[in-house]
Amino acid sequence: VGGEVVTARSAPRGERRDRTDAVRNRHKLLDAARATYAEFGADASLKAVAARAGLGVGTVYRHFATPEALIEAVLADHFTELQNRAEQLRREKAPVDALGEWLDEFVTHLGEYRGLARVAMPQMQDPGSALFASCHDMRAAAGELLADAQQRGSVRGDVDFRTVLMLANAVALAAEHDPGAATPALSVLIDGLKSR
Amino acid sequence: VGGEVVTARSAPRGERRDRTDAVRNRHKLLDAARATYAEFGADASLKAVAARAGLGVGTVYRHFATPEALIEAVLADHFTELQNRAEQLRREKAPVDALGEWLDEFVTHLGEYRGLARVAMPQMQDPGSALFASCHDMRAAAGELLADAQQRGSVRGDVDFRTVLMLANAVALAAEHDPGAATPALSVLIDGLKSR
DNA sequence: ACCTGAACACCGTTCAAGT
DNA sequence: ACCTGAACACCGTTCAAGT
Repeated sequence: VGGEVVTARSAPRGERRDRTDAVRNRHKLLDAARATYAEFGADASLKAVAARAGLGVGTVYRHFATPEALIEAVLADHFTELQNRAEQLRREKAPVDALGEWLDEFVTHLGEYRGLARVAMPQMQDPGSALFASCHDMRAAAGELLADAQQRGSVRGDVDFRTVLMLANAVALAAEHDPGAATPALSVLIDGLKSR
Repeated sequence: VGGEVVTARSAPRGERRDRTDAVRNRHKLLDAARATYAEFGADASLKAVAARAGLGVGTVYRHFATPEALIEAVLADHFTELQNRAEQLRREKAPVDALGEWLDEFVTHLGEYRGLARVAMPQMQDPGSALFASCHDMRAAAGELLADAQQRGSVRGDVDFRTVLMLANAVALAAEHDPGAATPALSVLIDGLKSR
């Protein structure tokens, strides 16, 4: 990263222009991605995103080497927001209620674009993926909600957050084909977490 | 169907040969499909199935107009077996245990081929699909396990079988990326179903 | 240094020609 | 009547040429 700074400092006009263009294009691409996902679903082609952004396909591939990388970049904002929500809910509500409410919002976020839950799931479960790394802080923050509830004895101690998140992810995916199913499914999930 | 019988009866040698060849090919294709799914996953192309069967692509499309139709045909046997298992478990076990055991087996069946749960899910949830119709009897038989448990008061009365099956489907899908997660997830699911 | 888009390799599907 | 496979339309990705 240090090298880049030096390059920018000592660069001639044209090169500098390129760098700010590149930054601008990155934003253009993210906006275009959101619009394209909204219209065609999260499995839209990078070609479609390029067309929407008014840029060449090559430019998309330069900034986001794979469709997954673009998904990850778009989801980063959502993960930050969900992390904040977890911290906020921890202050405001009793642990079990906070966890239940957070899971509900998590499912809602994964439902923003058609196909998003489907596309995100494999990466969400793969510790080696960029997306997995990208949601680390969110996972940690929400994981504390579970830990709190378990310490209080209101949630059974033999489940880990990985399982909980995976089930929520699965509910989001099922809700994609049947939106009305999310609420009853989450109700069963949260009841299953509670101690007896 | 009556017309077909007449055709077969009054048909010349060549035509009859064609009909028995067609039946033979259908079986060849189903065998090839199972082998191809086992090797490449349930989202294998019809081209790959044709190659494995030693038949032209067109023949596959003649027998199974879409990839979904082929999946449906392959799953039909599984659905029959799962229906029988539901009836058997109903005789042998207490309602909640029977339901739990059946869900476990359902998840196992959907895990037979990589990608099977993913491919089957949308159709499983679409009442208009051929696959949905094809698993009607299975759904009815397993639905009685739930009804029994609810009548006994051991399972909460406010969930319908659609939600239960959807969750099991979701667990199967999640298990695809993380096989070890199926058991703890099912444990949470079944606990969530129980009355308190 | 960055961007473009034609070119490439590949996919699923169709349908004219053959048996 | 059924089967074949070349032909078609389309996809995601790369990379030589341009600015």
